[in-house]
Formats: sequence, C-alpha cells, structure tokens
Amino acid sequence: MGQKGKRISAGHSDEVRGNRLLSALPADVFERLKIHLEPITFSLGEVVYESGGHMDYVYFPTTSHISLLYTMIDGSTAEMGLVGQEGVVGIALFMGGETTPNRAMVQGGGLAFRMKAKAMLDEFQRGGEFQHLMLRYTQALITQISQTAVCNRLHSVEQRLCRWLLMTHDMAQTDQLQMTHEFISNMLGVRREGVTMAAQRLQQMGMISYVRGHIQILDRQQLLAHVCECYQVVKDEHSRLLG
Amino acid sequence: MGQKGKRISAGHSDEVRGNRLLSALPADVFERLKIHLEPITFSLGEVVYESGGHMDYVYFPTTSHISLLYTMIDGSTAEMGLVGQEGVVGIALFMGGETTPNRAMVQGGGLAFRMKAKAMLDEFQRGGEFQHLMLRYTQALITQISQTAVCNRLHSVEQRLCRWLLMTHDMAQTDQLQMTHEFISNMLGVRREGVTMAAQRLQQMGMISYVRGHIQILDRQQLLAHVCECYQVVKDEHSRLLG
DNA sequence: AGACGTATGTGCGTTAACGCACGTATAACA
DNA sequence: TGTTATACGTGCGTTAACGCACATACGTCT
Repeated sequence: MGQKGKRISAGHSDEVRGNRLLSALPADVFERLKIHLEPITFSLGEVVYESGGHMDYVYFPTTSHISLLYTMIDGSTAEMGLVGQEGVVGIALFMGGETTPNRAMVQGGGLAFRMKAKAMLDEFQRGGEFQHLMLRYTQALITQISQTAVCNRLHSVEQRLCRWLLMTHDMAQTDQLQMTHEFISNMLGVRREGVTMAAQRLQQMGMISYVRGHIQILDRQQLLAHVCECYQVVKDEHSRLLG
Repeated sequence: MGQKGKRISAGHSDEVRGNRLLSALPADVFERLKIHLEPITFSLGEVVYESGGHMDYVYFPTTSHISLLYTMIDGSTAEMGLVGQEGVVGIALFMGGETTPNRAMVQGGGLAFRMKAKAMLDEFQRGGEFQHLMLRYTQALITQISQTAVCNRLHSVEQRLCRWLLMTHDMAQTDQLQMTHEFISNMLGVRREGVTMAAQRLQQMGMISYVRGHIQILDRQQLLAHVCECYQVVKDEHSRLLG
C-alpha cells in the first residue's frame, strides 16, 4: 500500500476550484485554507480509508471519484455512497468520530486535493461558512445513503444499474467509463451475471455499449427515462442544499 | 393533525435525563438548555415531520421512539433509521438543511422533550460539547442508515425482522410491542405475508409470541443468535461514538 | 349473542435473482 | 503468432419473495 495518492507539482490554484465545495468558499476562507491544500492523484482501486482505520487527511476530489463501501463478514460488499467533485471524503474527521466502519475506495482515477485533519478542524471550529458547507454536504450525503437503502430494497438490478451509471457519469468528465461487470456487481451488491444481463438489455436499447472493461454512455436521456426516481431525488436534494 | 405532540405538566428535570444525549451534557450546558426543554407525549402513528415539511422543533425522545421513513411515488415505504432515547429527531435543523426528504413517524408512543429550533441553534453555534454530541450522534445515525442500505441488499426478511425487533426492543422499555404485521411490513419494505411467514418461524422457535397486534419478546438471546451482523455493528459504533 | 372490522393464515402461480458450471471472446504479452 | 489471463455469455436448477385471492380468527361494540 504505502502512501495514499501521489503528490504532484504545485501551482494549482485554479484546479482547486474544480471541487465544488472548495469553489463555494468565500474568498477570505479560501485564502486561509489554500496553503493547506495539496494536490494528489488517485488511481483506480486505491483504498483511501480502510474500515475503522486511521484518517490523516480529508480529500476533495476534482476529477477523481470515490466509493464508500461496506464489506460484510462473508466478504460480500455493497456501496452506500459515491463522492466526486461535489463532495469531500473523510466527514468522520469533523463529525467527531475520527473513523468510520466502512471503506473508501477510488472508483474513478484522477485528481483530488487533500488537507491535514488538523488544518481542516481548525477552520471547521471557527464555525463559519466552512462549517456550514461541510455540514450541508453531510446532509446531502445522508440523503444519498438513505435513498440507497430504500432503492436497494424496492428496485430491480436494471434500475439500480441505470442509477449507478448516471451517478458515475456525473462524476466522470467523460462518456467512457473504465469498469468491469465484476466491479459493478460489488458496488451494487449483486452477482456479476446479474450485471451482465442488465447491461445487455441497456445495450440492446442503445443506452450504452461496452466491451471488456470499457463502458460508453450513448444515450443519457434514455437512461434518465429508465432510471428509478431515486436518482433525481438525490440530485434535487443536493442542489437544494448546495445550490 | 394540528399540534404535534401534546404538552404535559412541568417539573420534569429528572425525566429529561431519560434521553441519553441530554443526560450526557455537562452541567453548565444543561443549565442553559433546560428552560427551553418542553415535555410532550407522542402517540403511535403520529407524524413528527412530513417529508420536506417545515420543522419548528427538535425532539429528544425518552420513552417514545420515532421511525425515519421514505415513501416512494407509488406509495411503497421503507424505513431508513430509528430514533429512541439515545438520539434526537430533527438533525436537519443543525445540519443546515432546514428540512429532509423523508418523514418521521412515531413508532412507539411515549414521552419526548422538544426544543425550539432557534434555542437549539444558539447552543449549537457556541461550538462546545452540545455541538460535539449532536455531530457524533449524527455520525452514529449515518452508520445506522448505511447498515440498513447494506442489510436491505444482502439479508433475508427473517434476519431483517430479527434486527428490527431487537432495535425496537432496545427502545421500548417493555417486552410487549404493539404493532401489526402490516405495520412492520411497511418498515421493512416487504409484503405483509412475508412478515407473517417470518414471524411464524420465530414464534415456532420460541423467540417471540404474538396475537393480533401484540408481539412479545420471549427469548432475546436466541434473537441475537439469529440476527445478521448488522445489528451489532450499529450498536458497537453507537457506543464507540457516544459511550 | 351477533355482527362487523381488522389481523393473521394459507395456497398458488409468477418472477427476479441466486449459485454454479462452463463456454467464448478479447487484450496483452511472451 | 500463439498462449494466457481476464472479461463476458449462457444455461440450468433452486430459492426467496412477490401479487393476488380468499379463509379463518380475534376483539369490540352494539
């Protein structure tokens, strides 16, 4: 494992704004924080936090996105949430729990900015706009997790796959997603074959096309017409809270 | 509808401590807050908050407990979390969202204390132990919701019923639970008949007994042996965060 | 006691998803 | 250019849960 992420060269004031929480900060707050922001690259499959593990940094993804996963004793896994350029990974640090019982794993490689826990906490405890933003984002994340709970219970694999593809598409800056059916099955908590069958149907309907670990989004509109309400609920709540 | 809850007579400093968040507050904080705490009784089925509705108060249950529910467009429902004497209903008020896209409904009648949103916020913004406690509780709630998401995906109706009965038993101060199979089916997001079948099996094994809206917990140990890991994960995380 | 409303029991056909086994295709590398 | 690892396709029997229809039992209120 070793170091998480990889440091890249500095001179990045612009890219920092690629994260929508950072870009929503007032100028004075941003000025205070920017010296603590350190760019890193995340590569696919990298583990950002282990379940119950120590957390040194919070991460603000820009072009990367990170999956929050829970692993059962028997090894089966399921995703509870997904964090991209609209969010932050490591909320347990300001929520006061220091760690969480779930794992965070890179689901789409790319850039992020990290900040030492202490620097983040100092700003959080000022009680200003930074705290406000972090807490509102956390509420949006709670909605996402809740909706996942309900969606897992009431909707089919095919609908959940649509939702997952749309969410992932929102976070990736491209129509080309790099992921296997096996990988997706671990996110959705279903069999690999189940993903294959659902993906076939979506492909037949012309929504996506895929070969060996590459999925292309062909018709986002049709995906939107096919997905369950859960996708929009989460999105609406997110814009209500973070505009 | 009308007023939510019913005011009862004052002189309640002791009962207030029935809520474990309030009882964990340092003396000075509690002194500031206690004049704002107002006792109310909740009765079964009462709606505390409507989805997206205005929230005037936060509620600290003592002998009551409240279910956080999501209702789909087609009317099907599922529970995402359960709040009793260990928690607080209305986290959106300090998280900054003002409302949430889910409903809160009384699942076990009894007492609670409520506090006006403004009084709560004033204390929250001091940034002291009250804020700490609320945020740590919120993190515990996130764990509960996450675990529900995963549990909904990976475990059987029978296991989920065990988990739900144990959680409810923890919050009710009695072995006698007042609820129909129909009611439980709306919480678990399954058919009424599915609950009946699972309940029959638990009854045959001597864990519970039930008649027409009354369920008695007979053998908690056996329920614990039968439940999925999710129950204990949530409980452990709760005690880690709130001791 | 009778009648009604509500809660639970049961049966039956249907379906989505599972687990397993193995076949086929693609990409990468020797 | 052939081999190998990996990703995807397919078939088949099994199961959990569904939807619906209706039977039975319990309580309560007249």
